Amino acid sequence: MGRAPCCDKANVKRGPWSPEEDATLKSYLETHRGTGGNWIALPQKAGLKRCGKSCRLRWLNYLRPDIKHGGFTEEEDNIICALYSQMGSRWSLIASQLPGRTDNDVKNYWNTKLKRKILAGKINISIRNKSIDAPTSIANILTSPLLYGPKAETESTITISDYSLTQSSGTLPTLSDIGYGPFINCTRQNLSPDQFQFSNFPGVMDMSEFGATSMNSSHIVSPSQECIRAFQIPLRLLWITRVSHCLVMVVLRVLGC
DNA sequence: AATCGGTTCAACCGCCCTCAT
DNA sequence: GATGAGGGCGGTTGAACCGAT
Repeated sequence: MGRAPCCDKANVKRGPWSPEEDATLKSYLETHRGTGGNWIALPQKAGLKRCGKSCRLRWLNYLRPDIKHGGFTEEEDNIICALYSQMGSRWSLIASQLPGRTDNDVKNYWNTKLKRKILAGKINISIRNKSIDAPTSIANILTSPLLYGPKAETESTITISDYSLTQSSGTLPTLSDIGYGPFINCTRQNLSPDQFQFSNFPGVMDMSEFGATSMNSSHIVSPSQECIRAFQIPLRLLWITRVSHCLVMVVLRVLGC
């Protein structure tokens, strides 16, 4: 036996919200600076014949002032694909990495458009210049407590630079710089070039095989820029492998495998 | 103009989790 | 520890919309 319903369904209005109801709810929440900690009691206080949960949903998904509707960018597509490949349908978590997007929006977008785009081969998770247009998203990913462990120490020092896959000089973008897929908890810390540090590489490789100096079980520090360059080819290969893996995972999930 | 099938997306349902008692 | 209320979330539904015929 399930739990009792949160409201008397016979006496609450259902279906689409009218502009008047929207205005009432918005006005109440703005006047009282929130729900007062209780959505269930809100409809009665606000004079709405709606279920408290319905009010909550309407506010969170539609009336909130910082909501964006539609117009998903390619960048957002990529982030959604990558996160979906990694964590599946954790829509609220995925939405939390996309400022102004709601879980419902992301879910609908995925189910109606993105899935098809992927199957049609129109989506390609790629790196390009300024691949991270939303540094805060990456910071959020890195510090997301549920999936990525404790708050990353590097949160305030994440630096975003211009990278491209064909970049021939300078340091290799780490997988976290790309910000996609299984690599997003591989952090590049804001250290000087000769202290380039990788941390928490997700289990697939022993960096020491590339000549790195092991600092401890979870950190590897290359002592020089030369060492960093030594990482470039294997890391690029790894990156390409991982991106391919990521895409395959997305497709498999889409196909329900 | 009418019908039909596909798409979109707001809203609902029901379960799980957390927290207060 | 048990219980119940409220919040949060993912899955699903169905009305509205749109383009094709």
